[in-house]
Amino acid sequence: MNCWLMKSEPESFSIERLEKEGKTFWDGVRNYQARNFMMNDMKKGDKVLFYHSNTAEPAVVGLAEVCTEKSVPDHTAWEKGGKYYDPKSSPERPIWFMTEIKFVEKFPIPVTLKEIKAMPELSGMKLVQKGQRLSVQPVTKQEFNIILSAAQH
DNA sequence: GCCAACGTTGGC
DNA sequence: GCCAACGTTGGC
Repeated sequence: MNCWLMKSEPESFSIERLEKEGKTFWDGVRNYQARNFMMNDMKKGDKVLFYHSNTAEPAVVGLAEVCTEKSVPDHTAWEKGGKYYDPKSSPERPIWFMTEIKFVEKFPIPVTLKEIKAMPELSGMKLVQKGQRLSVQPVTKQEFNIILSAAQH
């Protein structure tokens, strides 16, 4: 079982919305590295730290879980005029893939980026590496557990 | 809103 | 294949 961190701008898709809807396909990823993680490495049952980015208080705000065995083509790439349209992708030869995740829990108290940066044992997280912008990134088991316990003060 | 860091595109 | 220009991400 692997652990991941997925970023979302709360304006565009928040943990509250995931809680309400229960599940969501992680569409709109247009970065090859992030896609490859979803396509090759994410497995059903993997744990996902749900992170709010580009907001007043960036933070890990909850927990989700991968609920598809396999990634599926991201059809939003075929929607002409859509936000995620990519003319290079087609139903015959899809380029972009997505997994589905389901809501597990919303942390009563989010673990803020500030706190994460303050913890030496989390200094290896990709999230805090300078210039790291991956929206889907692997997290070690240890990092995952530290975040979880930090959320349960 | 600013801007550093990064990925992608396209001319050569 | 190089690299400048451009667009995007995301913290602040």
